[in-house]
Amino acid sequence: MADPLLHRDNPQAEPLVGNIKVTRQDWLHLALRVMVSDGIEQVKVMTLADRMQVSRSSFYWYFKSRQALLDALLDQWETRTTSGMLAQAARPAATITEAVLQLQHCVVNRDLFDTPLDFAVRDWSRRSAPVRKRLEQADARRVAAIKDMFLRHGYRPLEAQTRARVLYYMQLGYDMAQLGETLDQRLSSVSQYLLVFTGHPGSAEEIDAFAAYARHHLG
Amino acid sequence: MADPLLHRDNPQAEPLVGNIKVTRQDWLHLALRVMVSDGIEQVKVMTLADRMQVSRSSFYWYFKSRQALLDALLDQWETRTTSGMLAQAARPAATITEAVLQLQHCVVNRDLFDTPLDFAVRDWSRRSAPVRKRLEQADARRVAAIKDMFLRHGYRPLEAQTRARVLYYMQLGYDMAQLGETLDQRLSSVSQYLLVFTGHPGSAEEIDAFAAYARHHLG
DNA sequence: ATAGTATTGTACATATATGTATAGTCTTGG
DNA sequence: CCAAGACTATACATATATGTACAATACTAT
Repeated sequence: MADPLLHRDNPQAEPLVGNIKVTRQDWLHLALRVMVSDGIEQVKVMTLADRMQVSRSSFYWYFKSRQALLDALLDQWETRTTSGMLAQAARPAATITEAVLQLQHCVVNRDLFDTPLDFAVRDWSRRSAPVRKRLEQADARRVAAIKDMFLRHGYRPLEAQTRARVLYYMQLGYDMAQLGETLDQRLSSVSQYLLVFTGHPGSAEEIDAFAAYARHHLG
Repeated sequence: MADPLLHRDNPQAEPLVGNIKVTRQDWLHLALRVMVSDGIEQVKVMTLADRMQVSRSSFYWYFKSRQALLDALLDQWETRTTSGMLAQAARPAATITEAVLQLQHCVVNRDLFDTPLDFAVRDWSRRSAPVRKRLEQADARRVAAIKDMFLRHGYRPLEAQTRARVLYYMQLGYDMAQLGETLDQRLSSVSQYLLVFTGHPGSAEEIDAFAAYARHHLG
């Protein structure tokens, strides 16, 4: 990663013209990080400005208010989580096991699905009714997309719905446990999981392809 | 439940003598509720006092500071979660399946293990290093107690450790998913779970006994 | 009655945070 | 040079919260 926090510190980014120190994206990016690590309550204009070493008043150049920043945070969350998952669920696949493994790319590739961010918003939702509503809609959309995936592979509506819920919610729980399993431990039980999730163990080729993908993104 | 919030509102509680309006337990109890529903950041002396309709300054009769209240909250958490789980894990049982089902009493009986409270502290721990440390110790103690349970039933150390982790962390994830399953749905898969957790499906008598216990506490 | 316990109300000091307003500064493109 | 954009510093108003200090109660047990 070696992800430079601020645009101005990133040598690869185009140089900032004028008297620009930070961008709107920098505010968003830092707010996102603070929300993930410390919770939404700690996303404060004052402390963000301090950490970027810019004045607090410059915040209001980019955002109308703190609430506008929080709203923008939720939009970022949608694109960094739901969008990627819906795309993976919609990808064509020869078998249901291949389809499930493509969906599991979300678990190992943060560009497709930002799990820590999703958990931070899940936290936030416990304290904010509007956020809770939006999260419930996101959960529903995700499960619906996975259900469609099962439907395309010939599962009946009721079974598709059940399998979609099991697949989605079990993954949620697994991530929260933060079980300190190594990648190899996790990969060794892929076939077992496929059997539970789809009723089929998956082919050696499919599993190998997934293992390669996972190693590339996590190893 | 019909749980009166304040001691003074509870007709069954012994009447408060002197000029007592609320007790130390009332402060703790409300703080606990606020923490579970709104997060630890919302546990504020001011708002607690407002909600109990007592003066803010009277808080300092019972607690040295807000921090002292938070510390007391953590002690409450230990007794309402870890204590009950350790007790259940230590209970003698004829078979490992009976032992696991006794442990599962924690899931259906809030007097043994307060799951929402445990999740609230898990939230809090993400933002506080001392709390995180204490939670990690609690997780370790709980897993160790479950491991001992497996050891007592003849499992080898490594397998006992693994099974303890799976049992503990899978339950964690399941609770978080807040899957809207009915009690009957959950009870119908008890034997499946036992097989996964112990390698044995459990006897009909054991499962019936658990079902009766669960229905008594949740039904 | 009076000592002890619990409580209120008020004042004060301090800290943190949001948001508005405004005058001024720095940098670059035209 | 100058306009525009991004930013700073400061002041101010307001809100929320913690904590201290203290005088004034209100019960009730002895």
